[in-house]
Amino acid sequence: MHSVLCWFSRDLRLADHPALYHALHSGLPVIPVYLHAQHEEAPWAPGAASRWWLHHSLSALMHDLERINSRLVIRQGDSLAQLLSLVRETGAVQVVWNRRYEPHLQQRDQQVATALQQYGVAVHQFNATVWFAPGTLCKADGEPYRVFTPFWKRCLQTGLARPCLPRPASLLAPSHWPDSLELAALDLLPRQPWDQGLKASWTPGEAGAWHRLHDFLKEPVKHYAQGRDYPAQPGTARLSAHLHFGEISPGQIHAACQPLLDQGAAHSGIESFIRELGWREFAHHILHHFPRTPQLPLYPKFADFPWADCDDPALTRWQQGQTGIPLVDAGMRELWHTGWMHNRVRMICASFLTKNLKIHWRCGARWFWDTLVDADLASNTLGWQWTAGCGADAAPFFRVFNPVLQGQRFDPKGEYVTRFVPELRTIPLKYRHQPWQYTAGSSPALLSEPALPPYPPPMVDLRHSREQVLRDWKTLGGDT
DNA sequence: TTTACGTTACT
DNA sequence: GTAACGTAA
Repeated sequence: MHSVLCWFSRDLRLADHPALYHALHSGLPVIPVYLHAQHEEAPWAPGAASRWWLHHSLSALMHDLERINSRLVIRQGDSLAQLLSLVRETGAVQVVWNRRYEPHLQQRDQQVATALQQYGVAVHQFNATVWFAPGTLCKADGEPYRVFTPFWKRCLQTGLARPCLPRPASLLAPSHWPDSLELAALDLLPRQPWDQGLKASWTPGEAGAWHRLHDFLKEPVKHYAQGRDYPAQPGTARLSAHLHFGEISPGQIHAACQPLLDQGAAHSGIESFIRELGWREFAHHILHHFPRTPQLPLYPKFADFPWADCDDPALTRWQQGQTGIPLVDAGMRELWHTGWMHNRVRMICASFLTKNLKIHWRCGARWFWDTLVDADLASNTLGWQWTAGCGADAAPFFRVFNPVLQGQRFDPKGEYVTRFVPELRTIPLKYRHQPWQYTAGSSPALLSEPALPPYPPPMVDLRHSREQVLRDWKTLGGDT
């Protein structure tokens, strides 16, 4: 019997899902499919934290599909081989999916589409992930934007409002369901129970995404322009992982914000918030036009910068949150325990690794890739190159964040650092972001409570390492 | 989406 | 002594 395969990947939702909507309106039975093909995603297959999220998001999707008279068929192996096999098993005449924009997956999808069409199956691909399909916005001279602000102006001019497709009330089921793996067979969950902190922090899935968004729009959005800078506060939406897995779309978020946008200046926080989604958009745009940036600097002159490699033992101390710099350690421990880090703290931790420790930004990007629940190739690459100074950044200066000043400014009560670095509780507030100033001249017994491990001294001198890297920077050539 | 330093003004 | 500001990097 004829049917349509709807291939899910990073669009794990039912509402505003163009491929599913298309399948539904074909009038044919719809077979939702998830294909697990980690080897095709290499070298950027999901890390451990991402796999945890993926498991729970798939679980939520399966549940949601069951409520509309459907199922999720799970398979593992080469995507094309699995799709062809499913086509033969089900008599499907169409395969539909929403595009992924990672360069190596776009290639794969193109090959899959071509092979399916040669086999006589119709293929339809859609955009469900970003406002503008990467590659569609260019400067007047035809070159891609490399600076965020003009790119974002162009996006705003072109328009962000999108009609959101409805959630299907029910799907037409096939007369026979093809075999499916159990979700557990994908082996996405950790074997060691290190996911307590993740469980306590997140609710993967479409419902969880909307819950987050509504909580955010109730109050924090009003103060977002400033509130987003204070990592101790719930000032951000924390939607990054939900967006990465496609549990909610930028268009849906924009539509949910429309009433606030219409109110204008009273809710200026909303514009800053939408602008942050613009950075996500920009990241996809940059990755599309510069597909080698996960590995190479956007501006080639940085290829020779004397960064240390990932075998540097200092990398381990940074990963473990044992650098002796409170704000950096708090961030790295927040990442390890919750699978997420506040964006300002990401910039500070990344600056510390690439500037003060002079370790290659790729080592940091890889660690974030393995530990973030929101690990996204486009956003992660852009963020790391931006902080390392070799990527898309309009600032005409070499930026070195000072984690002491940043702490005093954005965590003035030390709430964030003591939350994740409890050893600092006994340090007076005045020294909480620079405990080495306090310990100097005082007895070691005052350093920490007996029950807590000792807090290490700073692994580098902030001032000296800053001056050193600024000297290195000066030796780089002038243009791009 | 920054920092550090010099100048100035004021205590 | 130090806060506030302008400016270079």
